[in-house]
Amino acid sequence: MAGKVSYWLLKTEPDCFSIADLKAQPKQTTYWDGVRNYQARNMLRDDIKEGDRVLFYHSNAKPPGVAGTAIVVKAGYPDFTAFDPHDQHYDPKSRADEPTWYMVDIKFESAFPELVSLDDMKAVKSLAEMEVLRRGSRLSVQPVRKSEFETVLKLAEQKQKK
DNA sequence: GCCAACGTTGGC
DNA sequence: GCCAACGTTGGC
Repeated sequence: MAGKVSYWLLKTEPDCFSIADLKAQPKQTTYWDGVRNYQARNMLRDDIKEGDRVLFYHSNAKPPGVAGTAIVVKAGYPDFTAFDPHDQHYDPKSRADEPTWYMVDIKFESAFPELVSLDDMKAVKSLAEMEVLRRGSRLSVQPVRKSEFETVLKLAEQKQKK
């Protein structure tokens, strides 16, 4: 049964993990680990489903913006990196029998020929409500409206033509 | 590198 | 349970 597709924005620092890195993964798939924020955790655990679409956002980049898209291939499951004392994202409070943190698996879908920058998005009125455009927005997992997702794809196409 | 915004921590 | 201090995020 195919449920309703939802749309999300996932932030990553490209110096750490970029759209090119995702594309280079075995099966072009990775687990989205290291989210240590409860609001984001709730979405990873409860709301993000297989088949959902993802805007892949490069933060702390020059310039920041959406670099491509991905598809969720596995819904929320415990983030096992929290259990590993040697892992950068280790959290002793999260136990295997009662995990605090969750993650999903995503698969590469597309890399935009040209980044749809934050400035590009700010210039579009119909994107004004997007969480990522909010001043001080720090959530690394954000819900996106279908219309917003499609508008960003359209912007990517338009940039390609220019 | 600066700093505003925000989440978390910990003393009380 | 308040709130000041602190750490982190992320655009600029």
